[in-house]
Amino acid sequence: MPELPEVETVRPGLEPVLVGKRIARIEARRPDLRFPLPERFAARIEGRRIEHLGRRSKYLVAAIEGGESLILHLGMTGRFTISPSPHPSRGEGPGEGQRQSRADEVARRLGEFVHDTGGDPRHDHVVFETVDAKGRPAHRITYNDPRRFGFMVMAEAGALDAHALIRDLGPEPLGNGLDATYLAARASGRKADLKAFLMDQRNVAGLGNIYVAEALFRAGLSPNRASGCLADAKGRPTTRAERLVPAIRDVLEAAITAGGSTLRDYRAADGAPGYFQHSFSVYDREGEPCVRPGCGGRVRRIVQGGRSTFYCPRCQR
DNA sequence: ATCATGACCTGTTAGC
DNA sequence: TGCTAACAGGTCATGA
Repeated sequence: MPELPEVETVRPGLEPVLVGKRIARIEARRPDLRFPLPERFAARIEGRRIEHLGRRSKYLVAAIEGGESLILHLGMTGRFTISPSPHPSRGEGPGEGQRQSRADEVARRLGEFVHDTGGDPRHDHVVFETVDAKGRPAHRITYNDPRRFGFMVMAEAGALDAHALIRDLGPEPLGNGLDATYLAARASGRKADLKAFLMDQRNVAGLGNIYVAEALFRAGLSPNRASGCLADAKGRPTTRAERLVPAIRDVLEAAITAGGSTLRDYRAADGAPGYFQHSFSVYDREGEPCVRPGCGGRVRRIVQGGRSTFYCPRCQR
């Protein structure tokens, strides 16, 4: 489900209730998601602080006190729900709790949402319980994932970048590593189509079915075209590559600003839906008119690699 | 090396 | 109304 913008929306939602907090307890309600949960999962994290929460491609990466990292992927249907800890903190007299932490504010607001943002409780697979700096119960962070395509794995201290899931990822599209020269070098001579090329996380990290379609539309490139078209005979970038880079960046930035896309059940960690689905130019718009003024074409749906692709045959060539 | 395909799961919806 | 088939934001393993 979630592509880069959705993960990038979830991350700051979790940050205030995780970073600097201690995980008091982990309840794993089943032994596996897509993959088995880590060996001694709870024992490796319980009692430790979360020092940082970052994102790499579509992965959330939590740095655990002691050096290990917890790598989380939401798969297609994974989501986190935050709720105030069910155990009321004791001794909260006047003077205490006056100054609410940002985390408490978030959780308080969330209380209103919890009922309609949590998924089917049968699919609440992992629950993290945090405590505040004084050791009082703070929040309960629940991972819900009906299809179980998501996963949680751990990287040993100092071994995050060498982890098999991270090692081969391409550059972050919003960072400095993505430019036309890189894309051309990567695509030169390849005949896989542009759709497949951009879906491959080793080429560019973080794109998925929605944003590949939207980026190709913005770049005016057909998803069917061979990816080698991004390079000339000497492997130098073509104007197509020059157009594609800002198209990718712009669509991702716009989507992040809109809080991601909510199709079926995606929600930010605070329960808020995204709005970018209202800004789709081609995705899920089969048969509808092309949004480019004067184009007059209609969006077509084709199947590539078993997945739907949406594009305008008039302006994407 | 590169590419195409099937597999993993469950839920929702379109169509008969 | 009820059944079935197709489809869904991702990635990995396998085979050619």
